[in-house]
Amino acid sequence: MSTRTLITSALPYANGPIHLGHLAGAYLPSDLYTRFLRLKDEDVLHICGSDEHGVPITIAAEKEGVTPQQVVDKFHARNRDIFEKFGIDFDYYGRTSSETHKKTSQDFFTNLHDQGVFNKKTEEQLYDEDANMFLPDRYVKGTCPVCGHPEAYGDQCEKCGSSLSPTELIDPVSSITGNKPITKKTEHWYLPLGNYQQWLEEWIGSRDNWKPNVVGQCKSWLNSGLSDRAVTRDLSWGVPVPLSDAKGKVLYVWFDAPIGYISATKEWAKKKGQPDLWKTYWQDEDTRLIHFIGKDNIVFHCIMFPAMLKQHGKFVLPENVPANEFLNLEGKKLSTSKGWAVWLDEYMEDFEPDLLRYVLGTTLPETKDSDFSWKDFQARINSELADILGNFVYRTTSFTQRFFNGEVPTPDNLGEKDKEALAEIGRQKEKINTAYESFRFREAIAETMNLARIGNRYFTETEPWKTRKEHPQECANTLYVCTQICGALSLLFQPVMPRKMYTLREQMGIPHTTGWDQITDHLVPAGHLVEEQEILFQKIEDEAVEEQIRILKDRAGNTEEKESSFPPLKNTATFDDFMSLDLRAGRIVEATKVKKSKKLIQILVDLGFEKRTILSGIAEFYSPDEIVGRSVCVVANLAPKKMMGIESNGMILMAEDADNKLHFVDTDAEPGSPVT
RNA sequence: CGCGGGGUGGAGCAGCUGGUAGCUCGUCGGGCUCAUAACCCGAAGGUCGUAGGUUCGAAUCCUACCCCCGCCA
Repeated sequence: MSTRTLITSALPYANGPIHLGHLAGAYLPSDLYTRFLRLKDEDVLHICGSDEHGVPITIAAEKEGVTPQQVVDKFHARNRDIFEKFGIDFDYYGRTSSETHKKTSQDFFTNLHDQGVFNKKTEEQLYDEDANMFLPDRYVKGTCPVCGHPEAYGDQCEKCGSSLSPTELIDPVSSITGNKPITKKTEHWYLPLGNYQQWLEEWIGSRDNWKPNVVGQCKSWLNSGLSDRAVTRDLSWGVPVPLSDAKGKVLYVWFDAPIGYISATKEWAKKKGQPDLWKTYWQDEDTRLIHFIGKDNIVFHCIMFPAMLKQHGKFVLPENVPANEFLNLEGKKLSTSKGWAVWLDEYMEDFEPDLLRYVLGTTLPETKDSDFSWKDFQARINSELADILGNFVYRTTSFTQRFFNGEVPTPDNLGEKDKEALAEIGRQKEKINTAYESFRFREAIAETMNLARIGNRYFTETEPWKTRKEHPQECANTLYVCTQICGALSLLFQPVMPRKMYTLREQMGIPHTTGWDQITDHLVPAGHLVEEQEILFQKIEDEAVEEQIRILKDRAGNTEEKESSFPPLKNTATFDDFMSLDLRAGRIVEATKVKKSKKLIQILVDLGFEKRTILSGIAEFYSPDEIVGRSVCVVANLAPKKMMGIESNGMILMAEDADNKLHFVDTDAEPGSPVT
């Protein structure tokens, strides 16, 4: 009863590189599942590709002074390559700017249009005359008509949460040019989702094994009622609407993007030389269609796309949509614009893919948001991969090397513990199987690692280093059993760490074509030669992860706006400590830039009773001219200090904000007045 | 009343179709020496956010409240 499975991974948007959040949300789970099914020798096709339409791409293109096509070309190639390097096993990585996709999505639109499902409506929309375009909701800002928040977006006010339409905004402004947009009439085609409400409720209600978070989200959408959604836009970049009265209009991205799964499958089939093969995967009822996505995509994959497929009539509907929640990084949410992310290409410069695959796999946000931290990364590599798994394999194989000449010993007269340990292979295999089939990958990985723990306990309990002398057969039995466990691990961990397990199988002489069914308690025959081992997992030093954290924080610090990151308070100072400082009001009478210094300004301060020279490191923020005449507070009894050859006699008090920008501490007291 | 997620031993989590609170890491004590200072055993540590309710019995169901976190992946 072999089944056929079509797996799709969310199409990454082609205006940026892939980071850990993407991986944890969709690509690692889809890949684990794909590899698991392949290991079971099932018919499985894994499809992905670039989502290349939409306004953000046109804007990015404009900013960089290139065409949208150039933007997407760059990221399409980059992301495709990095996925491959990381070992994400797509059968085909398509793109929505391809000819196939254009035709496929236009055909899809035409099909629905011919069935008369769309409503055509004329509406007033905001138009930016300078940019020469209608403004998407998100690109209009203005004052919220409900709460008066001045920074509300065209679709929603983030302050009060009201759902808005751009024309409701008071004093709307185009985010693209900053202009005040005009209103202009335009026509669009709408998909009346409300017509599918009842069917969707029944269909979703009848789904088995959907994750609670996914069902919950769908229900909340359904409860609030589905309304018409425009499927066309006034834009130049996208799939042209295939109608004579739709000049200058393109399909809205959420309409064409999921069709990208279909067009990519078509291209895969064509490349394979069987152009009709895509139909088997999309139109044969025996196919299980599984969409792997992040939670932000649930509405498209569980409501809109199924409605489209259902209406079209010829396609299978998703069997499951195991959407993940989000991954945080070091306790904070990922933000590409703030630089708070770990990009995959960056990661790959320093570490192997399998390490991240394992760590991320054990932390997948399957039921709720989860956190990735470098410290945790290190801990899991060191204490699980190296100490539990790697060390178990190593102690087994090196023992075999040393005392059995590398030959797997022949078992005989197995004892209770031996049999019990062998039985665990089958038990764990079954647990792992169930977990994978239920999309509980974290559990699958934990149970796999547990087999290595079982192996370690068994090894220690049977004490082969002792039995070697008095009871050689018992010792042989132990090593035989341990070898079987290692062999099973090399396959059970295959979906998670394909490269490492490949190496392990090489070392153990297990054929790479070995499948799930051949994972038994006698996988590695007695007499089999085990090669000289190298350590499978090196530990990661503190410095290596500290370096990563530093990189991350540095980058975030550079791009981040003032995140309320106040420095911690210093140690308590006594009253006397404080009184030992002599603070005075002063006025700047002269200021000149110190030559060759980036930061220093030489300042002559009037303290009433005298004028003195003070050097201040503020040149990055103030020019000498603009500070002359300013009132300042001065530390007047500070020991003199020479900098850049000039003696400074005190300090000007400055407040440093989160952006490291300095501000004067003002006073309107007469120069010389003590500050206490 | 915007939407969604969550509050379980020091940390990270599981359990949540109700029946004596589990896992990994960390800590402490012990064992072992084949092994990547590793592995194995044991112990300490939790009024399961708060207050009510349903029930013979609730971390698990209901109600109210408090607090965190997301809402261009």
